[in-house]
Amino acid sequence: MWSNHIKYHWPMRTHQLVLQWIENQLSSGELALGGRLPAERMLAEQLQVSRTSVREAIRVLEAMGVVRAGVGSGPDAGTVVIADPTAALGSALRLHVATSHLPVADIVQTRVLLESWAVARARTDSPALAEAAGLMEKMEACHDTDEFLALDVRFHLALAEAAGNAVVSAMMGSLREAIQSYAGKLTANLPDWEATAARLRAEHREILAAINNHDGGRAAGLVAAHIEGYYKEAGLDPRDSDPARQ
Amino acid sequence: MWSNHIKYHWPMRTHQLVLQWIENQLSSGELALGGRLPAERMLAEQLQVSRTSVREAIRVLEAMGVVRAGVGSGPDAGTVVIADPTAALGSALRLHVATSHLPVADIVQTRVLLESWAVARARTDSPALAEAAGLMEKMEACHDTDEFLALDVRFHLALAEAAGNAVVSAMMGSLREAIQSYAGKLTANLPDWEATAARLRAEHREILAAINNHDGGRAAGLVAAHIEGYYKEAGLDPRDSDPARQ
DNA sequence: TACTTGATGTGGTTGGACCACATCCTCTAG
DNA sequence: CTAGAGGATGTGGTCCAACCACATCAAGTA
Repeated sequence: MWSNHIKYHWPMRTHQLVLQWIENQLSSGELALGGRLPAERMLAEQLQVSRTSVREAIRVLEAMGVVRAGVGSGPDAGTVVIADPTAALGSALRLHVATSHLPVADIVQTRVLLESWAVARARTDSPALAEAAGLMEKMEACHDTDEFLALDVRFHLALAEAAGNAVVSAMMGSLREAIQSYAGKLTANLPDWEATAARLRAEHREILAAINNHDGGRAAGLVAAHIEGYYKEAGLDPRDSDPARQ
Repeated sequence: MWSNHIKYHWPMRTHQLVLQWIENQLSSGELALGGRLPAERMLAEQLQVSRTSVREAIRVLEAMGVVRAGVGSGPDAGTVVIADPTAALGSALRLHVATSHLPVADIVQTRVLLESWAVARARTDSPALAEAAGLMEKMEACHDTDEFLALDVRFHLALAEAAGNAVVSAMMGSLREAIQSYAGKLTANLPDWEATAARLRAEHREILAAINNHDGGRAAGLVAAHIEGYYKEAGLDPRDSDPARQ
């Protein structure tokens, strides 16, 4: 019933007023993707608030992946509306993992849930699926660990996108980002990387084959085993919230 | 491989430096839940930055549901660490729905996915499940539409929590928040509210019965039908991003 | 014509000032 | 000795006036 961006009974903080104004502009369509906000000084004068408050609001929107601020002049300058839900969700999840309020095990479990669903619903004619196939090809010939892992991230994101649900895709990406450092550290625990990589490649082939075979149920099971197997082999310890901290 | 909060090659903005410092404090445990950040002026001097930059960082953390800022003196004053992942995810989703980048239909579909999974995994001895049962009892006797809807929100959140996955719970809550206004407007479209309410009550009973019967698969199917049925009856139109805007 | 050079406009950062508020401490009146 | 009034202190909230770095564009110059 309540909403954290609207305080009904006590005075709204100034930057929240700016936030609400911008959100209204977005909702009404007067501010669309790719559009530019008025300059900070102009917006401040227009709304009769200080530039400080405008900047605080913009900072929040930037953290939410809604705008991007660029200095100088020209096309890349000014504050423009973008759409990067993954950034917002990822940062938020990562911070809450840092406070030990969101267990890494729950994140992995959620990733399994979302990705299983996604591959079960993947459309075989999806461009994202074609991209996944291409990435898999690259991984066949790739023997550099870091590059392999980077390709692996993009492969799984492409799989998630193949279902055509933007929310699921964004959440998958954010989960990945939130445990990025964790997964990286886990890789160092693997006893034999080459053997693991070979297994991963084989499993990727099986997953794609199941999808192209229109066997969504089998694909989902394979993906779940693929992810859980990796974390299990690397020795996931849910109690440690962030092994990669400095 | 990239991360939006770490810019490797060009100078980091000052508020991001502050953000990183605070995140490190959180990760290392020096700053825990319920703990208080140094006063803005102190932190500014300590990190050798302006108070403005400190404030921008705190504003971001506040939007992420990581801290809460309170004026005055005493226990409620100062900037203290909280843990409200739902707020962050909810605001982010809502904003991106406003930009028409996240279709409402995808949000509903994701909600079905998460909630089905949650009830399938619900533990019958979970306190959240007991709470859900209590809420259902209240709804049996409730004939006020707004109150009924409020209870319904809490009922479904309790169901989601019964699976014991904090990430899934947070995401469920945020999805709810993001389409709150949308769902409210849809309710007005219903031809016969009393009839709908009666159906919802019956379905709630069936869902809880299936869970307590340890029939997770049936519970999941019932929940999916329950949610999809509601939106279908109210006439979900995925193209309209936010019917409740001013 | 080609290049230099300033004008312009953007966000980024800083220091200082003042406000409202809530608590705590001290001093005073009873 | 107690109870209350009133200031001291410290918190975030807000605003202002500068200055910087940067990128583009236009005018002036060789």
